[in-house]
Amino acid sequence: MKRDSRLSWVLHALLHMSQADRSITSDQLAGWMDTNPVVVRRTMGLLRDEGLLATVKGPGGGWSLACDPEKVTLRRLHEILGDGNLFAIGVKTETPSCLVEAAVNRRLTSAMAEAEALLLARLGEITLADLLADFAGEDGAAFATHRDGPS
Amino acid sequence: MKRDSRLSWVLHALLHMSQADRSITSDQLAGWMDTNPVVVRRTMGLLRDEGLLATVKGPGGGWSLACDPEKVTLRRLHEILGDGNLFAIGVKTETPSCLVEAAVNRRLTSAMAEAEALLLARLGEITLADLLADFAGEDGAAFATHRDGPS
DNA sequence: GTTTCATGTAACGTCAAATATTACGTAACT
DNA sequence: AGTTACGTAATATTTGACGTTACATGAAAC
Repeated sequence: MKRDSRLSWVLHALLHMSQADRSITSDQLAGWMDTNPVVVRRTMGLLRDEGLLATVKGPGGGWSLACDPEKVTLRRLHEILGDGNLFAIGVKTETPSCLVEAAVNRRLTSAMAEAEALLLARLGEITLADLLADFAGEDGAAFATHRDGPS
Repeated sequence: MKRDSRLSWVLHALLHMSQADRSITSDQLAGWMDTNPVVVRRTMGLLRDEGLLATVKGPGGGWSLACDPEKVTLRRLHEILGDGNLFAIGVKTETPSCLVEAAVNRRLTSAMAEAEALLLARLGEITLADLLADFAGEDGAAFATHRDGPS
């Protein structure tokens, strides 16, 4: 399975945006995130629809943060992105007629549910502000890694 | 992405096999698991290579359990199957040059590692025998769900 | 010993989900 | 008007899981 990496690069984008003093275009972000501008608009549009980002059309327009980094958890972002399956493994039949298979499914889904709950809880404990703090003090180096990065 | 369901149906197969008094062919298993005989051989071959199953060629041959259900955990099976990625989400870049992205990756992979550890721990607590016990008493009903099941 | 049953395995085909791309529409600034 | 930028539908590409075909090998039955 191809892993869904949207949460990963959206976070990356949000952090850079939170430090920029002006809005950033989809093209710029696509360059930094090594993806396509349309993908950026499509994905970040989900966050805009939730009021976390603001977009402005036309020259000088682009994307900017419209939320308090202290108040946005990774869990919230994960849920907005709507990643369906958190796991790459799963049961073969959702509602099996065989009782043996049903017993297997109960055990597997129960274990996976526990792990999922833990992961969501951890993601719920981490805010954008926490991530910003993670590299506080090395901002210069951080931005030097993207050509044409925010001044 | 398509979720890897091998652990799920291999368990299903092992449970049925553990109750059969004779070996079972790949064709039979493929019928019950709703898959292809070659897939059965490919997948269960991994377990045979680890000594958990025995195969016999020729008429009357097939697959049979060669291990103690008390001693085989779901974790062991998961590891033998070698499912690479447990999660359907992941970081975009494994070794990023951007420090911001690296900070994101650290947080994400750390949270995922915790969840993975929990899931593996849970799978390590469950044996084939536990699964067999789950439906003890309803054996007849269990087997009735597969036509031509073990007598 | 050859026919039949069954596994072993390489090679290739199919399918679904994530991502990428193309194309065109709309709004805003100059 | 022309340029910049987002909005979005439609389509293509990619990747990994799974399925299928084909053929080889070994064991039993006759």
